[in-house]
Amino acid sequence: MPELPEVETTRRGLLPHMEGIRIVRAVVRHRQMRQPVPPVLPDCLVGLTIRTVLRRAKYLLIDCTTGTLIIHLGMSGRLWLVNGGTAPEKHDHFDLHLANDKIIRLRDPRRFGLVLWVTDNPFLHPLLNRLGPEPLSDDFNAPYLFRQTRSRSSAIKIVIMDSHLVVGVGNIYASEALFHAGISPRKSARRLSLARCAELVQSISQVLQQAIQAGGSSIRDYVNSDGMAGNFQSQFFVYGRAGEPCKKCQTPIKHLVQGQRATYYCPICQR
DNA sequence: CGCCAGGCCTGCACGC
DNA sequence: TGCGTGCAGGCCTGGC
Repeated sequence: MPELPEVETTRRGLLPHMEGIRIVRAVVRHRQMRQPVPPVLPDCLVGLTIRTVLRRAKYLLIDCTTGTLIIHLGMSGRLWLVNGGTAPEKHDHFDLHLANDKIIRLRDPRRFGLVLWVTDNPFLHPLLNRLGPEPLSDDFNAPYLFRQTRSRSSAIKIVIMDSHLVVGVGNIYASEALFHAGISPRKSARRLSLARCAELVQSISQVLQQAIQAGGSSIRDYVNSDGMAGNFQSQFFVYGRAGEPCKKCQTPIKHLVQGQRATYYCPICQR
């Protein structure tokens, strides 16, 4: 499911239903995730008040009075709001019951997701403390990308998906951003000029912001916090469009595999 | 049946 | 030697 726009859409949708609300009950139905759900959960959550919900990379940080619940949605996770009393289904592994009679429910068939509880600064957690800058922040800029790519001989598509360089650029938006920047996904990262780094930074930022505005992309099962699908998939220029005409030049879109992931690009518009 | 899927960590091999 | 980099594998289920 989720890349940064989908996680951010989820966060924004959930926030008004969670901010300042007390947790009255929490349920763990399946502990085997990317890491085991820690034994202190769910009991440590009962009675806590949610201060706010933050996002770092694709991690959701539910900031509570005595600690932070960290949730990652992996490949197939979704977190959404259901009314109290709604029965859980097969892959509904985790519930937060709130004092407003809402349930925040995590469903994740593949269980590549994550539920953690930390009582100190969540940004210092080993999974978070070595992450690169947020792609929508000023810290992700052309000089930074230029500097960081000088020693990287691998393909630029692989490099922008490295969360230690920049977070939140997943497989869909990597292809889309490279298309809009006119850069071949196969181009060696170290061979990008500063000017092209600037174009790429701009494209990444723009495509992510547009996807957030459209409520994320739904290509299999993503839904937002209200259970509604996103719309951005209709604005894809290359992702999933192998063989279809390029929306700019009509040349058939090509498909290749990089780092065991599918890449889509236009062989004419991207060099 | 085999293959594919929106993520991301780990461990190994390699070269400077 | 030690570090960064590059790459394969693994975690799971479901749909085609």
